[in-house]
Amino acid sequence: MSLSQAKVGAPEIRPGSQDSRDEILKAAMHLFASRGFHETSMSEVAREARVSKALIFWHFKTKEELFVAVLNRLLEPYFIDFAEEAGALDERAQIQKLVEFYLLFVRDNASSVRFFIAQMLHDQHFAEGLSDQVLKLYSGYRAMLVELIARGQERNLCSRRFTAEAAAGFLLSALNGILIEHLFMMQNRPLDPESAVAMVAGWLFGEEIRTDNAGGKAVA
Amino acid sequence: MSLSQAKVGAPEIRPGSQDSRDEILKAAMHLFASRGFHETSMSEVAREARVSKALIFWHFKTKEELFVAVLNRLLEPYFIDFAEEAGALDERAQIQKLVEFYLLFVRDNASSVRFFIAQMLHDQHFAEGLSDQVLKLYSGYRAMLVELIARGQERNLCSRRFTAEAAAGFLLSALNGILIEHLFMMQNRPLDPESAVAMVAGWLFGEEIRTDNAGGKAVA
DNA sequence: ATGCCTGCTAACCATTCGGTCAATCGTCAC
DNA sequence: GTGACGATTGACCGAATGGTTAGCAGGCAT
Repeated sequence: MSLSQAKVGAPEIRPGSQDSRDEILKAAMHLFASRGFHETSMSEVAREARVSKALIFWHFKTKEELFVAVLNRLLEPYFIDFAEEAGALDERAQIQKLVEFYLLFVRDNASSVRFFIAQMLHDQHFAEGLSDQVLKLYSGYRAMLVELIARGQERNLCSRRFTAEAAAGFLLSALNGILIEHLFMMQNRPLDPESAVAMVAGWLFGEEIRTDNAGGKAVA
Repeated sequence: MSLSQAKVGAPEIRPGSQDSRDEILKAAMHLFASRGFHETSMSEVAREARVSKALIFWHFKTKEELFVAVLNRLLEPYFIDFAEEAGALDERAQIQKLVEFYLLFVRDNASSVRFFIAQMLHDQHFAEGLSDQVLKLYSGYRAMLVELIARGQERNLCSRRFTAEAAAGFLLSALNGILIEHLFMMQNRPLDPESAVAMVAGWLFGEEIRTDNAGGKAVA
């Protein structure tokens, strides 16, 4: 991106191999994510990275290898630990934090989330390895939810209408639904986590939420 | 192609232009939906349809035109009227029917639904026209939900914890979440609408559902 | 100096792509 | 018959693609 010279501010005295490799990755990341694999040519990547096409093939054997490298790079921010950060809270607050975390992450990484979902829906096998990584992440999040809800139910903090597994499954579905709705509507509405968390709380904890009288701020 | 004569089983007395056009569309439908636009070449379509490549360009001016024709064809089954079919039922039963309808449709048209979602996530603009059609369909369904819930709330059949709009939005998100989970897990689980409908009912109508004692059939 | 290895490039290659075109075949009208 | 016309084809085209190769600049050890 950034027309004209990108790094005029950061004087690149010595070329360095890692440097060029990184710029290739950045360019490829941008192009693959915004256009897709087949719609992006190596020449375009070379042009955007301001290197020769041959250099790309010197760093990465094939286009697929570059693609996989890009995928791994895009996946990095997904691996922050969403545990630990809320130890002293009770289950209810922890669940709300977890839900809020999910929504905030989606909001802040919308473009890469969109890219991954589109890619996984498109290429069923999809380099296989990546799909596994994503799935592992997903089921990890689910497991945390299940356990929190189960503990919450033991302490009578959560509704017991469903098993913890069923409740977590439904909750996760709702989150995913909010996610894709956000991906489609993107420019229209900004996805505010507050109302979604309120919905979830109302459902899971059986709370009463007034939306039709004074106090304003309807939950829509 | 096709060794020996191709259609010995179905006697094709006169070739007919509509016939070849249809086979081209069928072949393109299959290839576009399973591989995608850029990954499908006109030669492949020609081979699968057992016609010459030039004939495709006689029927359709460009590859894009063929693609749009395929999209419209794939979209046809989406336009059955999901109104009318449940007139005498009360709001609660109608909502359940509507939810069930959504889930059954998704289950039976999973591959084309997957294709549309992937396509719309991938090509932001996406031929513009199609996106509009899909959006109209979607908001039509949403409007029906909102009105049903509102009427249900008036008659005290539905929980009033949320506004009808908020409830419908959240419900729709849950359905969409179930949808994409189904698209990803596809081969693993078969998406049974029963349990999903039960979850929705529990949430929307405030029902108690026993899952942890006698009566069997856990809702998971 | 002389190799030598890393980083890098211009030019090239084979293949495939979307698309065109002149020519054919079959059928109906006259 | 013969022309007209819709349907159909093989052969072809320029552009673009993923990938290769020969070679060059320059630091660094001998």
